[in-house]
This record gives sequence, structure tokens and C-alpha cells, in this order.
Amino acid sequence: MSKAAIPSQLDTTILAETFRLLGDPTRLRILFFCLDEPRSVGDIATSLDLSQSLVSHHLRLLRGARLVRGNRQAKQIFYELADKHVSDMLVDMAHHVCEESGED
Amino acid sequence: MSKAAIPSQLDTTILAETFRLLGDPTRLRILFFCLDEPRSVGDIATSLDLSQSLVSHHLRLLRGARLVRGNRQAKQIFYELADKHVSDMLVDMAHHVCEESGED
DNA sequence: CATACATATGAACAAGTATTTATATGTTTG
DNA sequence: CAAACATATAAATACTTGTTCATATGTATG
Repeated sequence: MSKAAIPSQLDTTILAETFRLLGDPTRLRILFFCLDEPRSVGDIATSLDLSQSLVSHHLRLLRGARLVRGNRQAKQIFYELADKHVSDMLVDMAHHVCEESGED
Repeated sequence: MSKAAIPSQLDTTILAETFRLLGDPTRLRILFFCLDEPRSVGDIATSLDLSQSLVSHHLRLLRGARLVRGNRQAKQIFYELADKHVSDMLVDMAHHVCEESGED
């Protein structure tokens, strides 16, 4: 039990798919921007200085992977991280990377 | 302090770079294969059914990002994960993804 | 030192993907 | 229902990147 289980090749592919989606700066910025509170598409685009279309495209990918979830409120749609797993994942990784300098 | 800090745009880029490297099935398989014990390039190639050249190329990228580290032992070079941060990161993420089905 | 073994590198190619531009869908309000 | 607002989609383009094939570098051994 001490040794980590090596994922099957299929699991590895799924895991890689998730990593790949997180591996784009624009998408990551969108995710972090939606981390604390739901944000409308327009708000994301304006605040992050991205075109509305681009934001929409990325949100579609993130939605497809169940990384974010959108709620319509009148004309606007507010996106937030899909669940706690996703947000924990992001926060954990951010910590890992921040503490990565000057070790060993 | 309860809210997660939103990384700067620069940090986000670095974080994305790490995610991007983890976002390839072949690289992930290599990393998991080297998780428990150091493995020679030839061993990786044979066990994972990949060409020696391909393994070498990927190892170079992983080395560049300080995700793995290689130790020469006579003719062979044994690769292992760079440090505990990296291995923890992988194991954590694997858990996150495995438990991702059927929540909320 | 020449041969065999192990790994690394370089060029070339194929496939994927982030971004833009233009347009469509959906929702409210007068 | 028409106009205005907010988001989504489609097609096209430019760029990145995973893989292969060929070759080079490095290391031990006879």
C-alpha cells in the first residue's frame, strides 16, 4: 500500500487528457479567475483581456471535461469550477509549483 | 487566507508549462513507470513498447522541466522522479481523477 | 584502439490545436 | 415581435508538438 499504484494505460490517457487541458495558460487563467466565485463569460473576457469568442471556445473544452460548470442567470452565464476536486487540484498544484524552487 | 491566491500571469504560465508536459500519455506512462524505482532508458522503452529515440526525446523535456533526474551507471542511465514534490503531485492527481466519477 | 552497447540529438513529417473573423443562437425588454 | 445584449458555433489560419528515421555521442571491453 505504500507504493503508489501505476494507473492502467487507459487511466493514464484519461489523466493525461485532464493535464493537457490544464496545460494552456489561457485556460488556466480562466480557471483561476473562476476559482473563488462564479464569473460571467463577459467578465472573464474583459478582466483577462481575451476575446469573447476565445473565452467561449475554452469554456467549451473545460465544460466537456467537467472541469467547469455554467449557470444561466438571465442573459449571462456564470461559470465556476465543477466541484471541490477540481479546485483542490488546482490549488495543490499551484502550491507544488510555487514551492518547487530550491529543493533537494 | 482561506481563499486561494490567484497566481500571477507569469506563475500561471509556468504552472501551465508543467501541466502541458504532464498532458501527454506517453510522458505520463514514463513518469509512472519511474515512480517507484529508477529505470534505465532501455528498460523504459522495452517495458512500455516505445522506441528508444522517442523515450529519449521525452526524457529530455522532462529533464528540462526538472521533473525527472538521471544517474549514469556504467553504460546505462537510470531515471527517477526529480523529488518528492513531483511524485506527490502525480499520485495526488491520479487520486483526484480516479475519484472524479460520481460526485456532486 | 576498434567494436559493441546505451543513450542522445537533428531533421523531417504528420497531426493536433490555439486564435481570429464572421455569424448564429438564445434571452430579455420596449 | 423587433431590437439589443450575451454567449455559442463554424470555418480558416498559423503555430505547436509528437513521432519516426537516421546519425552522433558517450562508455565499457576485448
